[in-house]
Amino acid sequence: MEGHLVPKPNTQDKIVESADLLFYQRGFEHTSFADIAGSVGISRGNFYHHFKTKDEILTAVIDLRLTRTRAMLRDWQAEGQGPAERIGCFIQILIANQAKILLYGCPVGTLVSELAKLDHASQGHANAVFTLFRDWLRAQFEELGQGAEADALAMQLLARSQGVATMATAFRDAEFIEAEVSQMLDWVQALAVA
Amino acid sequence: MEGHLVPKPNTQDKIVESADLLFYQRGFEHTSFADIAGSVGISRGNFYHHFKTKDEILTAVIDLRLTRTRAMLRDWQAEGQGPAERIGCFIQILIANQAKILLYGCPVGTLVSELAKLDHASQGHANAVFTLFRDWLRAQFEELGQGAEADALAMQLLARSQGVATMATAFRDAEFIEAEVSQMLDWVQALAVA
DNA sequence: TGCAAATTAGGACAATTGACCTAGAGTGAA
DNA sequence: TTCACTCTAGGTCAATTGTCCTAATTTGCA
Repeated sequence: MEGHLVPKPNTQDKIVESADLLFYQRGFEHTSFADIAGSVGISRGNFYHHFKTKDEILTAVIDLRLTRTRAMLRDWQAEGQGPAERIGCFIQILIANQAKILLYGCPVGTLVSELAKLDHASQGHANAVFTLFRDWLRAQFEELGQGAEADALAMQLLARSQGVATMATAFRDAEFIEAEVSQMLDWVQALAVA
Repeated sequence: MEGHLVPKPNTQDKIVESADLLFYQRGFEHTSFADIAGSVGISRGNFYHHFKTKDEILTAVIDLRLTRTRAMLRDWQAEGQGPAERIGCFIQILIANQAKILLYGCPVGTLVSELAKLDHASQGHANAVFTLFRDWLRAQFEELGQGAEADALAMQLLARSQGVATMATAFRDAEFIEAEVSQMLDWVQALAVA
């Protein structure tokens, strides 16, 4: 089942890809098997061969997000910039994904919130994406010389990004995102100089 | 239908009360008629007499939240304190509702986010609760002498509260709430002195 | 008291859900 | 070619959903 050497787009991969998008746009519960099947272009019954339950799809989607997040953080680390610029990359996700955030919020925050209300077993798994960002940000703040405060600063920046995403969605306010991103970049710059 | 003079607890009120709680704890979509009926202690069919559709219940729940929020803001206003202390009341909601926030997040933010994903017609209505806080906070900041920046500061404080709620839910971290509340109170105090 | 309205209970309804099965089509190795 | 396998399509299943109906009960007023 795992030993694939084929590089062509698997049906399984296409399912996970479509589910990832739909879970983000419509939410996990409000996305049905039929929705994903229709989006992929396969029959509903075909699902059972690839995923036995909806929870298995969720697990695969979270794994995909974890993998992509790790790759993104690795790329930022490899670009040969300083820690302040790398934190800047994180902040600028809000700009890069502006249009989607205005409609659907943050993919990580909204999924974790939904799973919390569902009391879903995968909540901890989904939260690992947050932990990925948190640990990476902490390392960057440490490199900035904020040793003792590094984790607290990481949490603060994560929280502020979440808040910006939530309010931007609520008020459909793109300018708010831009203003907050600008302020956050200044804040990191000031930390770096100090 | 409207001319009630009776002060006793209406079935209608009990339905809205239970729905309010369940929508918060489980989410709007994940709460069924049967859930609310069971929680109130009435038969499912009895619903149709009070609310023709689920959306009508949602409207009533949002109206209840709007009424309660207005009353709360009015109370804060009437306590004879200064604007900085009043803003402090807002910030301290995070402490007062700590236990619930750790489990279910912010009632306003999570509902607005869910309705955004559902592309639900009541999204604007739900967002009015945010607007209530926003306008009230803006007035307090204006009284603090932050005329030009008052609305921006209101949005910032709202966003920060939302972010704190989201991260606290994700990491089940009560200390994070307390630390952030303390910082926010200091921030308001500094604004007041300046 | 008597009567009309409000309220309630219990069920019926079609539609949708996640889960599951079976039969056939495609594929690659022996 | 044969055979074992992966993959796919289409359909079934019980359970749940929101909606709606009808009959009985309770209530408030004349």
